[in-house]
Amino acid sequence: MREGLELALSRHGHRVRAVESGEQGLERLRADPPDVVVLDLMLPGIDGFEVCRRIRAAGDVPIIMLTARGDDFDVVAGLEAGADDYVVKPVQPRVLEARMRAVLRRVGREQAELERYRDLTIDRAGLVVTKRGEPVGLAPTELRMLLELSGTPGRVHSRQQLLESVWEHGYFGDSRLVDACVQRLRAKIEDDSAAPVYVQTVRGFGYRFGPV
Amino acid sequence: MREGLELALSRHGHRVRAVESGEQGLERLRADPPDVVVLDLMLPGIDGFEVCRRIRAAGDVPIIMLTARGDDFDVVAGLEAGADDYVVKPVQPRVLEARMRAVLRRVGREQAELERYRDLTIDRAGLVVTKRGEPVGLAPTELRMLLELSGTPGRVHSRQQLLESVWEHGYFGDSRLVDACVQRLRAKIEDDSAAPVYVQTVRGFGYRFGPV
DNA sequence: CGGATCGTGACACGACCATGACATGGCGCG
DNA sequence: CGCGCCATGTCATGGTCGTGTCACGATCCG
Repeated sequence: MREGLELALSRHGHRVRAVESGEQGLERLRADPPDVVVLDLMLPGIDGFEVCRRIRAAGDVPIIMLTARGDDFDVVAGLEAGADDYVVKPVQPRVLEARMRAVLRRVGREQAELERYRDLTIDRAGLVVTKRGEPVGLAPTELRMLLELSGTPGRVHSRQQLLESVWEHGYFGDSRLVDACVQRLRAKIEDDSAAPVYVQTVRGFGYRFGPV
Repeated sequence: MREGLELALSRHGHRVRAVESGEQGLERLRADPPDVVVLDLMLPGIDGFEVCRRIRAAGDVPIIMLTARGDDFDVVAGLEAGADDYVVKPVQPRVLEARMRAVLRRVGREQAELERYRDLTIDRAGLVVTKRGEPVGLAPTELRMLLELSGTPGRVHSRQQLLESVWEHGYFGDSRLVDACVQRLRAKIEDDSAAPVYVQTVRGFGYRFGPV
C-alpha cells in the first residue's frame, strides 16, 4: 500500500518520501521536514499514536492519519493525539490527495510557487510581491516590468525590448517611459533607490534584475 | 456551553440549530430534521432520556449524548434509550466533531468534504455555499465563478480565462460581463463589498480568490 | 568642461473598475 | 397556456488611480 500511494502521489506532482517505520519517519522529519505527514497507525515498533504525539511535540507539521474502517476509537484517539484529519483504509489516492490539499489549505501552507531574492518574494501565480513579508502595492505596468526583468535574472534588457514585452500593444513613444516606470518600481521595492539592489541600471544599454 | 458549541461547529462548516429545551428540540425535529442530534441530559422540562426515546420513536436520526464525566449510569441508560454515542462533559468541539463524523459515517450519512475559508464554506459535491453556517443563495453563474476561482486559491484569473471557463459556450462578448458577475457574487458573500475578502480585484489583470 | 545619459518630481489625461439601472429571456408556478 | 419572478447580459456613470509626458537636476564619460 505504501508503494502504491507513493507512486500515485508522485504521478500527481508531489514529492513523496516513504519510510517503513515510525523511527525512520521521525528521523527523516528532523532531516527534511515535509509539508504534510501521512501516518498509518499500524506500524512496526512504536505505534502510530506515539509517533503522532512526538511529531506534534516537535513542530506543527500537519498530520493525516490512516485508520482501519469503522474503528471509531482510533479516530478520536488520533485526533486527540494531534492529527489534523484521518482517512479510512482502504484509501483511494484521489481521496487522500483531496484531504491533503484540504489540510494544507487549512493550515495555510498551500505550496505556492514563490521566488525569493533576498528580502523580495515574487508569486507569479498570485501576482503578489512581498518585501520582508509585507505585500508591496505595485501598479500593473510596474508589476509586468518586474516580472519581465526577474524572469531572466542577470540578463540586461534594453529599453526597446522592454517596450515591446511590457507594453504589449506595440508602442513607439519615448523610451524614457521605461525610465519612469523603473523609477516608480524602485521607489516601492528598493530600500535606497539611489543604490538599487534589485533593478540595476546598465548605463547605455538598459536594466538588469539582480542579485544573481 | 450551547452557544460555544454552536459557534465552534458553525465555523467548521456545519449548519447548527441550537434550542433551549427538549420541547423546542422535538418541535424543531419535526419541522427540519437534522443529520445528527447532540443532546444534553441536563434539560429544563422533560429530561434527556425521555427526549431521546421520543426522537428514536419518531425516526432514525443519530443521537450523540452529552453526559457528566464518569457517570456510568447515564451512559448505560443513554445508550439503552437509543443514543448512538456519548461524549463526556466538558466537551472539546474537536472531539465532538470527530464523534459526529464517526456516527454519520456509521449510518452512511457522511457529509461531503467541505472547504473552509474564514466564514465561508464550500461544498463542491453538494454545490452548497454557507456563510457563518447560513446557506448562501447563489445563482448558477455566480456559483460557477466562485468554484472556478476558489479551485485555485491565491491564483489570479484573467477575465478571458474566466469567460472561457465559467461561460463554457465560447463567449466573445464584453469582458465587463465578468465584472458584473463578480459584483453580484460579492454582494452575497462579502461582508463589505467595498473591502472584499474572498474575491479580490487585481487591477489590470483580473480577479483572485483569497484570503491567501 | 561639455554632452549624453539617467534620476526625480509634478501634473493632467485617460484607463480601469465598482455600482446601479434596465431590458431580455428562461423557467417555474399557478 | 399565461403570468411573474429571477438570472443574466448590457449600458451609463462616477471615482480612483495608473500612466505618459515634460522639465529640471544629478551623474557619468570622454
